[in-house]
Amino acid sequence: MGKADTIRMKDVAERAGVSVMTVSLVLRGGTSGDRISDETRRRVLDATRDLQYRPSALGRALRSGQTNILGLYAGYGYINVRLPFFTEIVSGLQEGCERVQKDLLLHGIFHGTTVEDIYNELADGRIDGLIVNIAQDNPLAERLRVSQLPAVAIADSIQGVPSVIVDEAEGGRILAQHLAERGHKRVVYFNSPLGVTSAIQRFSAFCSAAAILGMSVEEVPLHDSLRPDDTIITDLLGKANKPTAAVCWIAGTAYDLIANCNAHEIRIPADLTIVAFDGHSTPQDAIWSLSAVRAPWAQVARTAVLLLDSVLKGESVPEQTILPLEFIPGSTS
Amino acid sequence: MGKADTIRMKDVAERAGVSVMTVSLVLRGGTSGDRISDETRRRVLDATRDLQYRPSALGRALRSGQTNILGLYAGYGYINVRLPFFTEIVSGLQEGCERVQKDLLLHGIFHGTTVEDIYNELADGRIDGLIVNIAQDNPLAERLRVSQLPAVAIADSIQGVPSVIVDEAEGGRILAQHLAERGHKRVVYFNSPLGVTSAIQRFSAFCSAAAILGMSVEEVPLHDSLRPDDTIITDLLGKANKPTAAVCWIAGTAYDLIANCNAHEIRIPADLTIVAFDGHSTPQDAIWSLSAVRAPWAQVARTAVLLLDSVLKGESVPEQTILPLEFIPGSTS
DNA sequence: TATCGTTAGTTTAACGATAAACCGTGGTCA
DNA sequence: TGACCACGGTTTATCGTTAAACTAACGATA
Repeated sequence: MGKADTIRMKDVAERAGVSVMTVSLVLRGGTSGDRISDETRRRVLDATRDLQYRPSALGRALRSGQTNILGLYAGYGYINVRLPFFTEIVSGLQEGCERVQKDLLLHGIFHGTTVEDIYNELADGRIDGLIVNIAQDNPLAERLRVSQLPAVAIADSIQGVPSVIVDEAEGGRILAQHLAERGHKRVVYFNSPLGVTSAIQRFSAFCSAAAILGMSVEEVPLHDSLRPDDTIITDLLGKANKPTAAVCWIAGTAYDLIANCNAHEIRIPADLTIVAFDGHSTPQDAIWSLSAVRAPWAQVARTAVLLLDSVLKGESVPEQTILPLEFIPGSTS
Repeated sequence: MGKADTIRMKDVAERAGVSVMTVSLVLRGGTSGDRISDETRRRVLDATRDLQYRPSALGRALRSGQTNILGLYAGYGYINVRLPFFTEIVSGLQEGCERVQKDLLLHGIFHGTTVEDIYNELADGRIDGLIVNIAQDNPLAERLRVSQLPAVAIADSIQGVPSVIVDEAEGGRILAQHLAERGHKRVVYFNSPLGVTSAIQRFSAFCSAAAILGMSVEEVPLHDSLRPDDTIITDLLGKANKPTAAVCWIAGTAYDLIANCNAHEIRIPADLTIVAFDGHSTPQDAIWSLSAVRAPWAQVARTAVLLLDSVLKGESVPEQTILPLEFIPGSTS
């Protein structure tokens, strides 16, 4: 026995009466153990069990250059705005990690983290690769491109980095189709105030489809809060050519809009139909639910992990993986 | 310059014309850098910047025995049942980690992970300490007790391990008081089918308070699904001495109950008042919200991280930290 | 018999950093 | 003038593991 505290490979080696390297070869198993006799192997395994030895991930990682840990970096503020999104992502990442036998390191979901920080995190060897969810114009995007570091983007694609995204354009078409089928002619579209890639794609796809289907679209940009003004909806419905349906670029906006409608005794969907992008299931769905396009975020995340694993193995992967989304009809349309 | 690939401390040392140890002393800063002259320090820092050197977390961890990573282990199935709970926990952990300058390693949220797995995770030196959310009777609890490994339990306390929990008993009193103030005399209590510690505490505290306040309580145990039967509510309200309020041991149950009521044209809160334990805020709150006791899960998690940090520093911490919870009135009472 | 290839391991040298001990100077104090 | 100390670093010895090169013993092959 060595020190009282930690059991090292050395201790196992001594007990089994072999060299440390032999223990390493046996324990790593597979082809690495080919050159060890059954007798020796047994002695090593016995000693390992007797001493309750567990290999140090640190020593292993330092020597082999692989930590078997993947990192997640989510851009600023997301967690506040899109809680269900985040949960699904984490849940999918976990699932993927379980499959590829890696762990997940969370980092920088809150504001305190700068691009330098997260970049150091990756550069300091703690993680093998990174899953990122950031906007195209995030400085980190450029870093990831030029440094050729193993990374996969989710939800918002990054040029030059493998990205797993959803078919936002299809979402736009689906919603337009849904509204057209129900006879809507004039719709109002509450759009993101920022140039978020996904928001742009959603809007343009919806507009194209609406044009073909003969619907007119009025765009209303939101504030930073993503909340529609308190008076906007009454103003809109007071007009001569009032819209009969509202499209929200994100579910949270729809909830606020519905609250506004309730306050002004506007019935949904009788007076106003409401549909949205990026809906999600919640425990409250039993009572009441939003008609929305739903993206399979968990699947996106799971796919991203598998892709990142391939990248780490040196396999080549497609730059874009686009997953389909589905429309979940609710009680607002 | 050393190898083309990674920049090591050695490279910085060579460029600055000092020994590796000097670089180490300078970069660690604080008191460790006291014995270095300003001139040398400057040279080292310049070299560090010029080479864009970033210390290897691995080398550092191996030598110092500290990884600065905390692990989270959440017992089986929780993620399915209590999604908002999980999100708040992760969010609080992140906040805490940011404060103590550590990272968070997620592990074993899904079913694939055994007690051995998670124990190895801690034992293999990858993480410094563990935040756990498991039931008292989980085999891991015993492991943590006897091994004296740095760990802090959250939400469900573990004997012999520092635990951060909420004042469930107070929650029971708050709800009873709330109902009594509104004149309710007979209430039905939908309880957990399992012997979950928190569920037991909630029920017993509620009953004691109800007794003092002169309310009668009828307990209805749920199935594994935590859903009340479809007919149970009409049966209850059809009785002579019908209850005027329902208490749910967890928010999810309340949502199902409300859906049932809607289906049977039972108005809330006119025909039946509904309150619950362990509510949470959601984007939908703008429209409609549950009257419930809400536990500050994010704060619980944050506190747990700070506590774990203290444990790691060798400071002694209280075995139980109990945080207060608050009642959030909603539209169901 | 000299050479060669296997088998079943061992030895050496890292991976990148830090703890602990050590070592010239030059000044201070008795 | 010799002992002692502070200053400003350096040397040495690891932390626990693995890649790569090496070796002793032995049978086979030419």
